[in-house]
Amino acid sequence: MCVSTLPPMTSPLNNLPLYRQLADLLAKQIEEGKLRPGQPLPSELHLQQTYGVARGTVRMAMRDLRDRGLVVTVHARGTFVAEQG
Amino acid sequence: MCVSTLPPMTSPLNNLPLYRQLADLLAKQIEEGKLRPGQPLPSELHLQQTYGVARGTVRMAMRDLRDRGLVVTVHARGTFVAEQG
Amino acid sequence: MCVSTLPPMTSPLNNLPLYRQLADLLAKQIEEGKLRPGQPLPSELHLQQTYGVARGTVRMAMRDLRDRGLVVTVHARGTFVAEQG
Amino acid sequence: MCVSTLPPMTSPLNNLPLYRQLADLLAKQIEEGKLRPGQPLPSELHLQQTYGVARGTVRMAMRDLRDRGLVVTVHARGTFVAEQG
DNA sequence: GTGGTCTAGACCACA
DNA sequence: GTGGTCTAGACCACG
Repeated sequence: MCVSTLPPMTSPLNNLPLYRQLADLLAKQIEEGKLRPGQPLPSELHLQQTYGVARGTVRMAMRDLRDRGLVVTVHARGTFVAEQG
Repeated sequence: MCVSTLPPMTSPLNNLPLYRQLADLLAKQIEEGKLRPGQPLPSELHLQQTYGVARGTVRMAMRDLRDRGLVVTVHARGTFVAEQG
Repeated sequence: MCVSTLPPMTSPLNNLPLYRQLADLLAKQIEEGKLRPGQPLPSELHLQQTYGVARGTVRMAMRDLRDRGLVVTVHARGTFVAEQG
Repeated sequence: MCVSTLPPMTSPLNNLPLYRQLADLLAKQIEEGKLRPGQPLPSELHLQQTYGVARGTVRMAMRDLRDRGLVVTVHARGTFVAEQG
């Protein structure tokens, strides 16, 4: 309901779409090692609730991360940090 | 194709731009209480079709009303009559 | 976590599987006219929460009702009481 | 509203999602030369109405075609058959 | 109980 | 008047 629980954006470069902001936030966690290869990301439902966005927005972020090669998605299992991350 | 199907205006103010005529028309409905605080305005598409104007015209009218403080727009939800109407 | 919160069943038929109990309960509501032809059933999520059952249970109950010809399911729209109910 | 104006599927292999069926249909037209390089595809709105699907479905089909390298999309202009098609 | 597909329809950015 | 983003919430396939 709130537009975002995403960290306040202080940079002027943040006119990015919400899904991109979410993707970047998760990408950062992967690159920093907070999410490690093989480890599952939070579920789509969890991400929706955590960040207060719609599921479609979460899915767009996931697709973004897949396109960057950072994660792999397994149907009915979850989305995981890519091994060669 | 965007010739005004706006209700005939008998006032001499018709030299105003279309978007302004539309904004004034909606403002009048708000001020008269036909559209009440918290209530959604008709969608952009509906306004286009009802008044036979182009989408940009509707958007300019909405911007006008926002600037006057008469309505608030919520992304992906709609435009609503402001509470302090 | 899926222990039945279904309304207390006083009948001896409680040895039936949960999904069957739920299907019977909904079938009864249809036959009694509490749910009328063309009317949507509660959503899968609502039924899960209302009766404290898992999603698969709800889906099995829906399948059961479809097999009995009591409801029709329309993709992405919902499940509705069949017209010849 | 009808599920599809897509040609009746006689093959048993057609358990494909709707967006994929639409993408394949357009891909076929491109490969057969009915849509030529540089030429615009029908607009998303037109495709929605022609095939009776939701916009999201059309957009998924467009993404599919972009991923296959068959089309390129230009914001606010349209989607065009790729030149090296 | 996850991700996958689909509907319906809103406003936005751009030309 | 196009494509882009976003909401909300439905049912489906799979494990």
